[in-house]
Amino acid sequence: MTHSRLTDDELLALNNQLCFALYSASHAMTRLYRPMLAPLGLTYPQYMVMLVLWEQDGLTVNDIGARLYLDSGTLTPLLKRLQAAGLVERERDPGDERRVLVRLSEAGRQLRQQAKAVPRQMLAETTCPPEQRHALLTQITQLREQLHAQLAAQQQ
Amino acid sequence: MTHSRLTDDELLALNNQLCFALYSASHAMTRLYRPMLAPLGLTYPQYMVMLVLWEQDGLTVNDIGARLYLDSGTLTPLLKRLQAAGLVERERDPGDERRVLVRLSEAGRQLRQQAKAVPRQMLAETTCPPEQRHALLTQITQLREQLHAQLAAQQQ
DNA sequence: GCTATTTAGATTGCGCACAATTCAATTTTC
DNA sequence: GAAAATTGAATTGTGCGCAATCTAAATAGC
Repeated sequence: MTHSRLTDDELLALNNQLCFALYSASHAMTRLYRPMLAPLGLTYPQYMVMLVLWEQDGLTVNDIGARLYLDSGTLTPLLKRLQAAGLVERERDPGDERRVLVRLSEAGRQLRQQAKAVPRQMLAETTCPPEQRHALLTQITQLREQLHAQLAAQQQ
Repeated sequence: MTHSRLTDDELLALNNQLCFALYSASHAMTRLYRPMLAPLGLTYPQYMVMLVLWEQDGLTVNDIGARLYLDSGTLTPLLKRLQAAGLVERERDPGDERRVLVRLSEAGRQLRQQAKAVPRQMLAETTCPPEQRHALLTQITQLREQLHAQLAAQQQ
């Protein structure tokens, strides 16, 4: 394997593609989370929304979407399921009736205590050393920002 | 930001989580692919299946699933859509009637010529230097293998 | 103040993911 | 060689993602 220029044929190989690496690693991650989140009654995307609300409560649907890069078509039904599970409450902003404020219920706030164990449990399951893990986190985050910049440029 | 031990509270922050970095980067990638694949009439998962078949034709559903880490519940309807689009043919293996062999149609084979331009176009859109891109590919692939090993260990 | 535009969510429709189940074909075991 | 176990796809049901459209509310322009 080399760093040098690859031919178009080589670039077409699945395992030379960064996108497939991200795709397959991301799905493997959520599969590993599944049994850990099941006791909390959460799917991985629902867990992400809870993470956002635990960091800052009382956000609008748009606010949550901005942090997770998701739109209302995804979030509205997901939030309704979280509401049905008794973890969040949703109500129109009295000051601007177009907005819907999403707030943690008492049960939603309390779930945080259980959830706090999850990330460390994940760390224990992946033997990745802390520095490498941190470097990877930084690089992938940087790549994501690049991709979003490119996507934003495409819109205009 | 430090490499040292983080508290449980810090670990719970969205942007300290490798999983969210992978998740959001992966989705950003497929969004960037979307307008490139639309002229080929493919979604990103369909493109992945075509990549597999362009590497090796005449695989079973399971073979494709093993390469992409997907199961028949995902692949069967996806393959039916590729068949409806005239890109693949599906037929039972005469030697073992439980298996379904998936083969490229002539149109499916020819689509490869158009698809060959896609990876390089992607490279052009992300300004990531080749060595860094390759290092990232290697590390993420390694992480994926680790996660799959962990998942396999959980099964037994 | 009245229309025109913009904005925030919700809805609809389609395409993945994946667990769980079903069914048929094959292989194993005795 | 017949019953039991295994294997490979397909099916069913639930939950994302996201484009496109719709509705209602807020704001801008005149």
